Parts: sequence; C-alpha cells; structure tokens
Amino acid sequence: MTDDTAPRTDLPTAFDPAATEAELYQRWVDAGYFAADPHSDKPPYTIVIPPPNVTGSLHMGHALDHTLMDALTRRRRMQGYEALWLPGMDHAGIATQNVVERELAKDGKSRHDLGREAFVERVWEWKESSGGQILQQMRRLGDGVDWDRERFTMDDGLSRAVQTIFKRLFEDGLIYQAERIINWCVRCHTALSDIEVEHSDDDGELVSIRYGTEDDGIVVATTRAETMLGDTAVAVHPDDERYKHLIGTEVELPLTGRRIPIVADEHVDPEFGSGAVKVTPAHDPNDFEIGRRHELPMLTIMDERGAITAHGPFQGLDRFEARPAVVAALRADGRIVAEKRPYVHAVGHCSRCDTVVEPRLSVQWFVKVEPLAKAAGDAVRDGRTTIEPPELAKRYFDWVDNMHDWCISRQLWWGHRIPVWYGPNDKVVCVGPDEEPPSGDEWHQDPDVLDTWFSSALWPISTLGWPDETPDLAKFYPTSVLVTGYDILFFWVVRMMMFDLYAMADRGPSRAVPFHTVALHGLIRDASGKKMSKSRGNVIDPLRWLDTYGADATRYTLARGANPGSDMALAEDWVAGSRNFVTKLFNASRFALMNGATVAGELPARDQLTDADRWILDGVDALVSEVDGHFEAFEFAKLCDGLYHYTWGEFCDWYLELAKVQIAEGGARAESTRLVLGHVLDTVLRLLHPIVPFVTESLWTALTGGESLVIAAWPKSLGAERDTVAAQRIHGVQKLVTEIRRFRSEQGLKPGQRVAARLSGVDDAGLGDHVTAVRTLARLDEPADGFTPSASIEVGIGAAVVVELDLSGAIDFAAERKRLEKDLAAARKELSQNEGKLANPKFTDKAPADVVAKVAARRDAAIADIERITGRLDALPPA
RNA sequence: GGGCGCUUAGCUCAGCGGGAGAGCACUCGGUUUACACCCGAGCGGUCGUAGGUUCGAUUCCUACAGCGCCCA
Repeated sequence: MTDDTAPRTDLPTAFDPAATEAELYQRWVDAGYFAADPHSDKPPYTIVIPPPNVTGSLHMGHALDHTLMDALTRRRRMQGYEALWLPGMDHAGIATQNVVERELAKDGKSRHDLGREAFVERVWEWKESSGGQILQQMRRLGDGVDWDRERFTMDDGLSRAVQTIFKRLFEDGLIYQAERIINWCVRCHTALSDIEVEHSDDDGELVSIRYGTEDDGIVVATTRAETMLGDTAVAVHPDDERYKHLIGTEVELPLTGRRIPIVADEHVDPEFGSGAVKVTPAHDPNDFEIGRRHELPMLTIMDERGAITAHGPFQGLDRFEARPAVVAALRADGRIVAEKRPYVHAVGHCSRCDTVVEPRLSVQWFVKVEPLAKAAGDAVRDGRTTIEPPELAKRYFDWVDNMHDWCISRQLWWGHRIPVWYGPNDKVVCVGPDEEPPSGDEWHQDPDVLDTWFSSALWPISTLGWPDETPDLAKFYPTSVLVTGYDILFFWVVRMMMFDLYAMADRGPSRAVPFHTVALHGLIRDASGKKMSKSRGNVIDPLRWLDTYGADATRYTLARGANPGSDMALAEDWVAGSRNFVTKLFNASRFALMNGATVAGELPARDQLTDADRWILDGVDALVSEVDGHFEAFEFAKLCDGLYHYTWGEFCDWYLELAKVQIAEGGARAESTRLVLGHVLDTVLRLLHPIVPFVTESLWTALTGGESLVIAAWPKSLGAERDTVAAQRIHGVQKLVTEIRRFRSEQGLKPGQRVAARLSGVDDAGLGDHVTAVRTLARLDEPADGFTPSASIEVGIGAAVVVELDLSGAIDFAAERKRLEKDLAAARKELSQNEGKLANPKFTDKAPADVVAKVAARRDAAIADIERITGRLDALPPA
C-alpha cells in the first residue's frame, strides 16, 4: 500500500556519522576549500597549528585545541577571508629518539652500535612508517587544514630557518657557550631546559650531619647525603652570631679526610635548619653560585649515568644506592645528629621520562634571553599582541620578566645539529645556511643538537617560508590567532614571541609580532575535575568518542565546555548529550524537509507573516549577533549554549509546533511557513557549521541544493527592528499552553488525551489569532453540544484568560488545591518582597526611578495574581 | 615559602550591585504521524564562613577556611 502524496517517513531518524564523515571530508579536501591562496584579494586570516609531536596520537587536549581552531577558521572562511590553517608536526627530539632507541633495544642494540648517521636515518624511516598518526586522526575530527602546506620542523626549509636564526643570534652575542649547572636527565643522557623539568613533592629524608670534630664541629642538613662527597665548603650567614668565630676556618669533611673552608654568604638562610649549609658547587645550582662567589673548587662526583665516580667504597654506586651507603658510613662514624623520614620536599623530574633530574656541571649552549624576553613582554604591554582571557597576561609577564637563560643544547642525535665548528687553536666558526663548513681533519662540528623548542619557536615564520620573503609570508604573517592551552604559555608562546619578533624586527613593531591574539583555553579534566593521566586511569580517548558518537558530537562537547582560560570537565554523558543535540537538529531538519521547507524564494513581507514567524525570524537575527559576539571574544561555551537554546528550546520546541498549525492551514500560509522554515534552518545550519561541520553540511546541501556549506556565506544580522508585540504574544501563548499542560499533568491526564474546553478572555489578552495554536499544543477540542465544564483555570497574560474544561470524570480537587496554594505562596512572597522595598523611603529616594517602577509593577502583578488565585481557591469545594 | 585562581541545584558550570540560571542527573506521565538519542510536567540552592560598604550584596571590600594551579 503506497501513497505518493504522503510525506516520506522512511528517512533514517538519526544522522549516521560513520557513513558520512569520511566522504564529506574527502570531498572538501578534493574541492580545495582548505587551500589558501597568497595571491588572493581577500583579507587574510591565519592560524598555525601548535605542532603536535611526531610520536603522538590525538588526545583530548588536541581535540579541544583543534575544534576551536577549526571553528575559528571555518567562520572566517565563510565571512570571506582568505583563511589559512597551517598543519604540521615537530620532531620531538628526546621523545622520538627514545622511541627509536627502544626499538633498537629489542634487538639488543644501542644507537652507538649503528653510529650517528645510520641512527638518524633509522629515525627518518621510523617517521615515515609510524610517525604522524595524528595527521590521520585530524581528518577524522574534520580539521580544515591546508594539507598542501603541511610542515615538519626537520624539513629542509625549516632547518634552514633554524640555521639562519642561530647564526644571527650567535653574531649578535645572544647565543653563548658556558659551563653551568644544568638539569641533567641521567636516563636520556642529555641536558634539559628549566621548563622540561617538572617538580613534585616527594618523600625523602633530611639528614643532619656533623662536620669537623666533636668539640669543633658544625652541623649541616641535607636531603642528598651522597653529595657531601663533593662538598668544597660550608656556608653560614655573615651575621650569624653562632658561627661568626668559625668563618675563615676549616673543618674536616667526614669520610674523605678533606678539609674544607667555612665561608660567609649572604644567601644562607640562618633560620633554616642549623643555619649552616654544605656547599656542593658541581651538583646544586645554589651551591654553584656560592662556589662562584667564593672561588671554590667544583668537584664533580657523579658520571652522566648518575653513578658515583670517586671515593673508594662508593665508587660505581648509583646515586640512590650511594645515599643510604653514605648515611650508613656517616652513622658508623658517629656523624649523624638527626634524621627525618619521610621528609617531603620538591624534586625535579624529567618531563619526558620522569627520572629524577640531576643538577650537573657541564658546558652547554645558551640563549641570552634578556633582550628577547623584554621585547616579547613589550609586544603584549603595547597591545600589539593581545592575550585572551586578559587575566592570563599577568602570568605571561611574570614569566618573561623573570626568565633565566635558555639552555638549548641537547646531547642527542635526532634534531638540528648545532652549526658550530671547532678548529685548530681554539678557532670557533658558526656556519650559516648558505655557507660551506670549514674542511679538513682538524675541524669538527659540535656534536650536540638544539632543543626542539628552538625550531618550534620559529614555527609561525618558518612554515610560511622564512628566511625567504615568500608570498605566503607577505600575505599571512602576522598570524591572526594562536590557540593553545595556558599550560603552554611559557613553553612555546614566549619562545615564539622572542624569536619571531627578533627575526621579523625589520618589518616594524606591529608587523613583527607572530600573532595578533593568543587565545588560551584550559585543560581537560575528568568528570570530577581531576587531571587526566595514565596513572589515574581516567583518560578518555577522543578516538573512541569519534567512533561512538561522531566528530560533530565530540567537537560540540569540547566547544561547549570551553570557557576562556578555564579547565573543563568531561564525561561520557556530556558527549551523549551532544550527540542527542545533533540528532535533534537532524530530525528538525527532516521534519522541515518533509514539509517542503525551502530557501527558493524571497521571504514574504513582514506584514504577511504571523506572530510566530516574526518572533522566530527576529530570534535568529538576534542569534546571529550573539554568536558573532561570542566568536569575537573566544567565548565558545556561550556561543554553543546560545545555539543550543535557540535550536532546541525555541525553534524545535515551539516554532516547529506552531508551524505545523500554519502548514495545516494550507494555501499561502503554508507556503510562507515553508519559506520561514527554510530561511531559519538555513541560518541556523550556517551558524552551527563551524562547530558541527558534518551534519550541517549534509542537511544544508539537502535543504538548499548548494555546493557546500564550507564556502557558503556567514549570516549577517540585519539588526532590523524587532517585533516586540509579536514576541510578547508568543510568550503569552507559551505561558497559556504551559499552564494548561501543568493543570492537565497534575490532574493525571495523559499527554495525548484530547479534552473539550472553552476559552474566554483570549481577545483581551491579545491572543485572538492564536486560539488554534493553543488548542493544538494543549490538546484541547472545541466544545461540542452539551459541553459541561467540570473544571477551569485562569491564567494572567495581561488580561485573565479562562480555560474551562470538560474532564468528564472526577476532578482531583486536592491536586488542584495544592497547585493553587503553591502559586499563591509564590505570589505572596513576591508581594511581600516588593512591598517591603517600596515601604522603605531610603529605597524610593535613592534607587533609580526605573528600578522603583519595576518593583512597583511587580507588586501590582503580585496583587492581581493573589486575587485571582484566592478566588479560584474559594470556588473549590472545601477540602 | 611567593604569586594567582576557585568555592552558586546531586554533578559540571554560567551569572557578578536591583526578579537565583543552563546542561546533565533525578521524580511523575506518555504508541502525541520530525525525533524515545524523544515529548510533557515537576522536584531541587539561606550563591564556602564571618564581618564591612550600600537604600539594596550571590555580585564590591576585608579576614578566615577548604580546594586547585604556577613558581621557588
């Protein structure tokens, strides 16, 4: 049995992401929508991706970051900008080398078995076969990046940028080599910069040791007893009366037989412990400074693996084995005065492998950051770069204003090798990108490579072709926005600001900045607000969400949680809710399409439209401005909420129901309703597209027959005068319908059950045109012959509307009394609150007139409500 | 130890000088021809504590408590 005129009901009732996304994405890429043209006349809009690690795969942090960047670029593209979102990865020196070394270790080999050249080749092979998984995963998220411009920090072009800036900084005296205490990872066998060290409060021990003799001794406390083997002094505060007489004398260092001086140093805290500190200049940054001030010997007692290199019985012991051994030996010698265990103190760990970092004296390369950091700070102080949200700028300043020199050399093989050559007679040559290194056996290149951040600091310029003056650089630099988590502010943002301002300085201050805006988002947490971590086992894999709920739902969830600069909690329920929203949108569109919604044709003149039409059209116009405002302020959570509320709470819940009535009317009314439906849906889909690109693309092409929403125009708010009367009437309809439904519900009527009812007072309330709508939405039939109302309700909408219903059954008067009493209590509370205010002459004198008027109006409404409700209550049979 | 931030409905969060909000969860009812990934109705908060400013404070100020982050 078929009926060609019946609406199609065989359409699926939910969007199927798995069957749709990959194909749509490929179509977008093939059509070249994401390719940016440097020769275009359109204004540029540029975002460079914070390059993910080549070893990494997509985690929630990326998914969030990418959703926001994609939404921003998609909107600008629709607004007519030449939008470029540039993808790529960094080479992650330590992490990548670790991965390949682990592979080698499976065959019992080390990188040294291969040699440097073969090892690096092996890393490249790994990169080609297994690296960059995240790039495929980005496609699944729907990232509209320009794949033709994909970059990698080890590419020739970017390596050339690295070499160029190294040489410039070197020649400007901003790169230097020095022997310093640096953070050393005994597992990775390399130096680390300060920011690659993570501090945590760990259990340790605090041991107090007596140096010198019984009667001529001095007590020092330490958490690292083994380092006493490298002590070269004891330091006290110069004003400390307890020790003044000892300054300049020597004490015996236990276990070693060495005698070390007691020195006076301002930086010793006399309040801490005994007030005397042991000084190990080669194994502690503070002691190093004391050592320099007092020209103390720097005694290195550990090798690069963290094993003790001196002192007979301890030689060869790992630092953590040596610690108890040294303490035991001291105890046997009667040197231990006190021990505290556990003693909680801050311990630095390698951010890559979590090994406890060892301060180590060694020769490394450093960037002298002071002038660069000053310029980076000034760019934000001058407003050439804006940090969003502005509260976080303070953290940026705290960092750039107190930055230590940056250790850039790494004892690795994978990375940009330092372009410095050493020759005979201590000759040092820094080789630029177009220069031949000195030849001859007596010359050799520095073995170290540069910190990965050194190259990623150049990312905004190197990816656009710097140091060459490319069309890309001319068109797309400075970039528009950098989107990243606030935890990366120090790691990466500061470094980009420093290097790129320096490199681009000849463009003038405002054109040199790498980005106009830095938009910072928060961190992803689990449902109870805890940080996600493998050890906690609370990590949510975005790929599973993509599989289960689709890209749109995943993206919407992340965008909806993104309040600027603040962390967001996530749980499965959240994404399920987003999926439900996608389904809702799908079904609303399905309904509209089944009923002939169209954009083919001009909207009828305003006076030809119904109140509902004008209300929903005004609403979508307001929505456009709201969404625009939130986009400009990076308020993703608010714009998602606005879209959700309008789409579900107004369009689906009310307008679609009212539209059913209008369509049922047929004729011109049905036709204009189809146009209104089409127009509103068209706008909503455009507005939602940056956040949920897939479902909107499917629906929009079906609705409009257009080529693609990706290149469709962004809606503009007309800002026309709103029809407040129409809105008021629709709100009246909503209030009346809701009150009737409430009454029905409390009387135990089934939602679908139709009830005969008589309405009066509707004209006085201005709802004369909306009786059919009210009857339809509230399931009320016309009163037939012999209509005998058994119950009635009264709703105040300007005027009182009375609804008399024939419930043809016993009325639950108790429920009705309860309902009215609740309303009465609320009205009385409202009255007393507002009367109280008005009775206070200080309020009426001092408060603004409009506030007083509002309170008075509220009081009057409350009086009317009380009168109406008490009347109903009195009419009820006695309880 | 220094700095910053947070504390609003069961949960996650908006609001930030004049009527306490959202989503989710929960309760009740539902074969409503778009949708049960749904519909309708409802319950739920002395806005961390104590002071202060103000005609009026969840909103501003101070102190305290708890939690979190960054730095040392």
